[in-house]
Amino acid sequence: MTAHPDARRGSGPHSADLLTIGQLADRSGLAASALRYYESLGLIQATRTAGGQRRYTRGTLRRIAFIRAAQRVGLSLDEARVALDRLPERPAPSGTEWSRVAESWQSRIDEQIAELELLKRKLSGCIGCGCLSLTRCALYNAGDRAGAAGPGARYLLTRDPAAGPEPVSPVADALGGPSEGR
Amino acid sequence: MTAHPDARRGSGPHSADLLTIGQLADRSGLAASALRYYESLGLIQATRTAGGQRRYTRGTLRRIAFIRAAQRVGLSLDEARVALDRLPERPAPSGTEWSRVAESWQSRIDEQIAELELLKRKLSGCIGCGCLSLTRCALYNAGDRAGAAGPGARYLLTRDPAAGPEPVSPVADALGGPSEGR
DNA sequence: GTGCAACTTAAAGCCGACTTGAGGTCAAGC
DNA sequence: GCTTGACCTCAAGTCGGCTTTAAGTTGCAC
Repeated sequence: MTAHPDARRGSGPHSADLLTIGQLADRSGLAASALRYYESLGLIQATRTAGGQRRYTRGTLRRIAFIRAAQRVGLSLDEARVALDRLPERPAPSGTEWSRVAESWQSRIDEQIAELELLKRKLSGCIGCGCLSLTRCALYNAGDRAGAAGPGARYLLTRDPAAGPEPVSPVADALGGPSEGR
Repeated sequence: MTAHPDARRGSGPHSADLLTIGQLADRSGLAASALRYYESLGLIQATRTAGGQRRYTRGTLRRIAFIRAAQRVGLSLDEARVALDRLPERPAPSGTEWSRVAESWQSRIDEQIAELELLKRKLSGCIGCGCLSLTRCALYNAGDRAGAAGPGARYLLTRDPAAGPEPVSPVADALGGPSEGR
């Protein structure tokens, strides 16, 4: 990135409706290197010019938006790829299909929110009051097994052991992944 | 890690109120290696036996709970260290002191929740409806920054800082229809 | 006093998501 | 046809947060 603001590649040279990697970078907000990386992971594809340069269809922007949203929801790029693979690419995903995915993400977001709210309660109940009782404090006794879950936050405080249905596998399986494992 | 459940080191041998690294590991849920790593970062300390083995006071558990909560809130270990350094260690932090910190975290948590809720709305408004309109879709045009904070949330949709008049419309045009090129 | 689990250190490895660098090629505007 | 910026590949580096490995030492029960 870091192109001069007025060097709008987006409207510049190059052919009609195929985007160069630089244009795609500008428009998606990702670095060109990231786009190549995504391609190496099979997240996006490009056709090539005779000279070997990448050209992207505009639909790629949609895929990228999807990927970024997936990350935002807490999926890894690999999980995002799996989710993308389940969407028809050729006939362009229908609203229903997007909806199905979006819906599973909703619940994932809800989980995250719930977890944060739990943490909030714990904080005011434990740290907040200064007790941090070793025998009773939820912060200690959360029973946290803390799998390496999200990218950013590796170990969770975890939810209450009594809080019902176990850790719940990631959205991946809400997306229908039969495989799973991880 | 993963000691047999009944080999409770926690109640085993060793001296009265100092914990060995194994005991601390069991009780905190962290691996011993992680505890050594934390020590190397200055997050926790230990006294040593004549033979050089670490012994921890129980207060260390509190520090660890603090650290884990900090991570959960989205702080790095380094930030956690800074926060810890601001708390008196010798006279044991008072409730007020914990509260002050906890309070700042509350708002941080609130921010994260707000962000997630925003994402949720965006998802149902954009992906959910299947539009993903490039000119209008909030997923593309979102202006939220918030840094790589959340547990699961590393990269946000969007980048685009202040930038003001936002001349660089992210992904404009194209794709007005689901059909799109090709 | 011996046996053995639990401990010690330093250095290296790993994962995810990229970025950076080196060395070279393409394509478009003049 | 030349220049120049955008592009190419492949390998290696980065960062945070740990874990693993190797080789050696401690400490407690018996």
